[in-house]
Amino acid sequence: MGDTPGSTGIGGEPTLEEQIAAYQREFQDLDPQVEKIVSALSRLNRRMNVAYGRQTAALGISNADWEVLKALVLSGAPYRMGPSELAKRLGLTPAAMTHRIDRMVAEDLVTRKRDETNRVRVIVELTTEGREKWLEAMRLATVFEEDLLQDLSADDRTALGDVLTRLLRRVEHAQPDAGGRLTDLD
Amino acid sequence: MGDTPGSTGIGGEPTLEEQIAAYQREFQDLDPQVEKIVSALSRLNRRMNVAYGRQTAALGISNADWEVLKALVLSGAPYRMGPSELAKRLGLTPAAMTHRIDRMVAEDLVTRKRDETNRVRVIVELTTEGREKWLEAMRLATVFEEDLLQDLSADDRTALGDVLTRLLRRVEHAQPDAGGRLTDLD
DNA sequence: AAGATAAATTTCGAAGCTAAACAGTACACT
DNA sequence: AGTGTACTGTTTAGCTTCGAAATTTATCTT
Repeated sequence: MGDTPGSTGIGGEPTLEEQIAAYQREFQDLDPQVEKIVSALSRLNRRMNVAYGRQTAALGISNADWEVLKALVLSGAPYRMGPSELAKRLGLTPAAMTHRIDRMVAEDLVTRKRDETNRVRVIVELTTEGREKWLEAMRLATVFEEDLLQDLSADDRTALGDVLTRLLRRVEHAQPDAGGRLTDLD
Repeated sequence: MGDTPGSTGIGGEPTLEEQIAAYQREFQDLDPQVEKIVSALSRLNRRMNVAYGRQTAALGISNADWEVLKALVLSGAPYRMGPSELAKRLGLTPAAMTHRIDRMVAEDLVTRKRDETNRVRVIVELTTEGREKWLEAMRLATVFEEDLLQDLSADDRTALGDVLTRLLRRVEHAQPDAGGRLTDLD
């Protein structure tokens, strides 16, 4: 089960090899090869999330903020979305999204205004400051990512990208989309 | 920056290719190859976390519970640890760990007793029910993991495992251990 | 016009965390 | 022995964020 759910492993964390050995002791039918991949994936992602978290924190925004900024930028051009759309996208309730937008408006990352063409709706729009924060975060991230992959040749990279997308397709197919909010950082 | 921090992307999530294209539009100097790897890693991990979360939920335990169970099992043999040790390992304060242990004692996943050889300390010990829950979770996880990797040959698997551990070594070296609790699931 | 439907917000409460103060114990040093 | 110091774990108080349910406002249907 790799690292399976929970754990941050910051203190006296065992090495990957130690951990796999321990799992094998405690759980007989464990494929070490599979476990190695899964555990490495988990650990890698945790370290990446920590790094990203530091970067956004350095920019003075929370991970929650980041999620919203990203969704808005990905929506393209005028960078506008409705709260319920955002809520669905991020996997939380409209109520929670209202609260989150409140905070982000206060931080001047987004604006909120009624949609005059359909006054039931609300338009959340990225501010220039919000967009700037996103850009800064991207700049920091690319540095980190290039650093992370520095040992891999171009061929290694394409190979890795292909394998990962293959796995991704598999898991997305198995688990179409059914939402579940699990405190992800992705 | 891949998905960088936050996001769950459950609703009308763009495909990986769409997302990379969008990022390139919004952020000129982006290496698509790097982005593909990083985004795939992020998405893959999110899906895995969702899957693991469902499994533990099906067993009636929370992700918080899971973290503690895992640490205790990894500690080996008598499955005992002190609260502060656990707190360090999981990256939270001793106070938070006290609360968490309270809950887990109520759920009969662990026991708490004073260490009579050194009455300052407290011993948190896995119950048989706690161990059983861990085993069940492992069983569920191995099924999922084998399913995830079904398209990969044995050679693919060793290659992937090697590349991932290489990346992991890189990031662990760069970011030795400095703790940061970022709501990870690993 | 009257409901039905939908979007967003408000209110209330729960979960989980941290910081700070506190209590109990062990150990070192005189 | 006695005292100071350090450390462990718990308690308390407060904060942040989220969810559920009720509420408001606007639109659509018939």
